[in-house]
Amino acid sequence: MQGTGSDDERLDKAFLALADPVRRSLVARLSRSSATVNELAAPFQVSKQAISKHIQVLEKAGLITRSRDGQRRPCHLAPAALEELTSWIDGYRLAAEARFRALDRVLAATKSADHPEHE
Amino acid sequence: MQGTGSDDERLDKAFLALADPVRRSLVARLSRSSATVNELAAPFQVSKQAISKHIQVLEKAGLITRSRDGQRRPCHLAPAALEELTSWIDGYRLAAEARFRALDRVLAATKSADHPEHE
DNA sequence: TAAATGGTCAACCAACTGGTTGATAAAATA
DNA sequence: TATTTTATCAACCAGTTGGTTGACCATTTA
Repeated sequence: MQGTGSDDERLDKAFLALADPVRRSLVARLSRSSATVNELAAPFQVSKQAISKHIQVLEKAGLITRSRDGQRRPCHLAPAALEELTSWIDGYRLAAEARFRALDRVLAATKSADHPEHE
Repeated sequence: MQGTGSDDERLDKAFLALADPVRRSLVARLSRSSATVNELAAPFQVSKQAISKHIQVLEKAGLITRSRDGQRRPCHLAPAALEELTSWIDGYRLAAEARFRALDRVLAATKSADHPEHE
């Protein structure tokens, strides 16, 4: 349900893409509206080439798509790719939380056996 | 509500920690139960030292915690840290999706003005 | 056509990553 | 005490990352 490469490769690229404050800022900006490279580069101190590289990292990770508008190459956020990441994380987070809740219940049961509250 | 460092630094470390298939496997394994370094290293071909390094990356990212049990140092998943990541992603994902839905409504309205279905 | 604008390519560099091996610390066990 | 088990530290290496500058392509505009 996505571009080329194994699941692992896509997750590698996507998580790596988000492991940089500049690229996270680009994602945040693009969540408000699509934008060109120049527009995206404006708020940053680094060169336009550096932003162009960041954009390529995001694109290869599938987190953004690009279109053509004359000489401009607008960038658009790809929410489905973000959703893949939260799904991956949540699968394991929810499993761990369920396990901890089960442990809490056992501890509570043990404690109420030591110090019964009724009976 | 978390260890040292700015939000950016913590997100950097956490996303970078997940941008590696070995470390994601460790997270998956730890979502089932806590485990020691030896237990975590067993399924992999790489050296125990390499796994120890991966564990340190996860720990510095706040994704796992460690305890003492004699000479063992069991690792435990930290679901709250995972939740921080999904929250970050979902904030921007949901904003973008809402924007796209709004655009869809506009397009639908335009189309029904061109080709009115009733009246 | 000439010039300006939007964006990328290529080469280079310092810093970091993930892996290795060997030595070592620290706790359990003989 | 001597040995084994668990885990980490230190040094090193090849490959990658994020940044730079300068040249270049492609499109719009004068």
